[in-house]
Amino acid sequence: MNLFNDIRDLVLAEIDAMQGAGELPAGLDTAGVTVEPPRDAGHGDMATNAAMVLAKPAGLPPRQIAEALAAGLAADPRVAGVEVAGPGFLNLRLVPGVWQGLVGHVLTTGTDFGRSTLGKGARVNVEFVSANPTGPMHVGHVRGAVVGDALARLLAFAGWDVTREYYINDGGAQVDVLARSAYERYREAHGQEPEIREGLYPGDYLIPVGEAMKAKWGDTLLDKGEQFWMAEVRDFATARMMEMIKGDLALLGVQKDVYSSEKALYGTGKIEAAIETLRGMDLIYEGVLEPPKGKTPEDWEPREQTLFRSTAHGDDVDRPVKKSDGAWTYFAPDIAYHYDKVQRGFDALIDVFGADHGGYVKRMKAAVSALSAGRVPLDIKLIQMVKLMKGGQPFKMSKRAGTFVTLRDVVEEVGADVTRFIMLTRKNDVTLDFDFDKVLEQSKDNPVFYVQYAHARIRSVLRRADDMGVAPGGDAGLLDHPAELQLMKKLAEWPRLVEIAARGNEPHRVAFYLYELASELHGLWNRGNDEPSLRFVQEGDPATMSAKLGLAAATGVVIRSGLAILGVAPVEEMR
RNA sequence: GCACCCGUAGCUCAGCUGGAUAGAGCGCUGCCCUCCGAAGGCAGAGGCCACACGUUCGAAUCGUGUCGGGUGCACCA
Repeated sequence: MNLFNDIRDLVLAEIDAMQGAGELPAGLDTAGVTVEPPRDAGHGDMATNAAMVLAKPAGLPPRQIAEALAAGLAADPRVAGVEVAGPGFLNLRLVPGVWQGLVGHVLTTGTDFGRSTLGKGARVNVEFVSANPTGPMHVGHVRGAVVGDALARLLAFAGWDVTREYYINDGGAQVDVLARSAYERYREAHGQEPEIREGLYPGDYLIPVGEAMKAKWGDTLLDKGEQFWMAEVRDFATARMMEMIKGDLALLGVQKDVYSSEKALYGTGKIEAAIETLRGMDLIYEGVLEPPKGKTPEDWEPREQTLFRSTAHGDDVDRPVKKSDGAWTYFAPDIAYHYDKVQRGFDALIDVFGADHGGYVKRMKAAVSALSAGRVPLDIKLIQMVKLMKGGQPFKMSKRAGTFVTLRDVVEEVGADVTRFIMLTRKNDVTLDFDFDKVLEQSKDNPVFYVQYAHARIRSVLRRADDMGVAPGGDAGLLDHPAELQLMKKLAEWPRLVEIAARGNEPHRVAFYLYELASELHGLWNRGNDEPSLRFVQEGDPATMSAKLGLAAATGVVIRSGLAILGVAPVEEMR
């Protein structure tokens, strides 16, 4: 139930009627007609631009159309008043019953209020995190994990069929390095001195892997050449790292539906098949790239390589899919992987990447565009850096200084709920300050606290009402104070907000909405100080009190619904 | 040199498919607890939406260019 869509339907019906009556020409495009909350509350409850959008194609002055529309709209029982303003806006005021009716609707629908069919069940694949399986997740991964997960929850709520996917980068040289590092820990487990040479992974987290290797292989791998154990140890260590990563993600409350392995693409002909498909489109050729302008690498020399003609799909230069020695570049399995996703029948793909991968966006989109014949859109969300702070001062994380911050460190320090909420208080393409002190601060400066506090207040008053034997859900028609109606109007925006956020793949909007909603609740709450009639608890008037509790409960429902999308648990009381 | 992202109040940031007098928090000033949690609320001051041109009834929003800041730029993932 989206009231804004309902009223838009009303406006469109009125336009139809005017066309039928010959007051407007037939065949007008009404796609641009919007109904939205006006920026200024003094302009009423909803505003539509219909008259201005139609003016030009209809060949009529906007105010004339507006006047005619206004007359028709005013006849609807939901409409309390219509006025033409400015260049041709129509400002609508709705009867209180519309808003009051919403309260009961929220209470009966529960946290499904706001659920949308916008996605029409289309299948969307959200790939996120996809860190190398060479160690625990660190803070740099947290934001991508949270944004990807919240985005998946948002799209599911808005009617998409969502698959959350993790692409395991286990096909490159870094997993060989992992195997060598683990092997040294294996030697260490046998009492030998490990040689953690430059370039190996020094982390302690590999010590238990070495122990496990000892338990599995005994001493049979000792003093053997790399070629003897590499393949097995690599698989073993990679599997252990993935277990660790899954554990880390679980700490954050992130679940994946599908894990896809890069390594599994090799030797199965999948890469070859994807490249051959492109070759069939004349998008693969042998050629020599120009050196990059401005900053030519010192060891640059012209080489003939196998190239993907990504420029045919919007990229700036063509991209190599094979190295000069004939091996695939990392891009080739990436193409095959995305081809695989297309073939699995997804209607849309979303990749959540770190901002340092900005250079791959165009080539990846080019590949998907080519391989799906333009059918499957690929949206790539680039996640900007998180700046770690403590008491207002930035601090650097560094492996050498021992201030290497892992995902686990962060979650254990501030909790998964706080971490998740804070990570969603910025657009994905803006850097985010994460201050370990501020995120735990209990003040309105801290959005997590502020929203949770609003929820706790609601629960608190409902508990108290329960003790008094009054249940929420009475006749909302008893609530006609402007301050109460204002809160209802905010609740009415929730379904609309969900659709806007889902359309743009922008989960952060949910966090901002919740802050605004909490602000309305706190505002109404405090007005009870000056005006006792606005308090939720009304001694001796159970009917009114029940109605007020209904409004409070409905607000709580929407807060919980929003928090669920963010993956944050609501609190029942502050402590 | 090229590509992508960012530039909005002193600070940190929202701002939808172009819409009316551009919003919030912090900080600053002044108010509000015999009253459901003041861990909160109300009010005030604070703006050339980086700059220029263009598109149009209308631009913070779209386009082009300039200036700042960040990131990435064959045979690493």
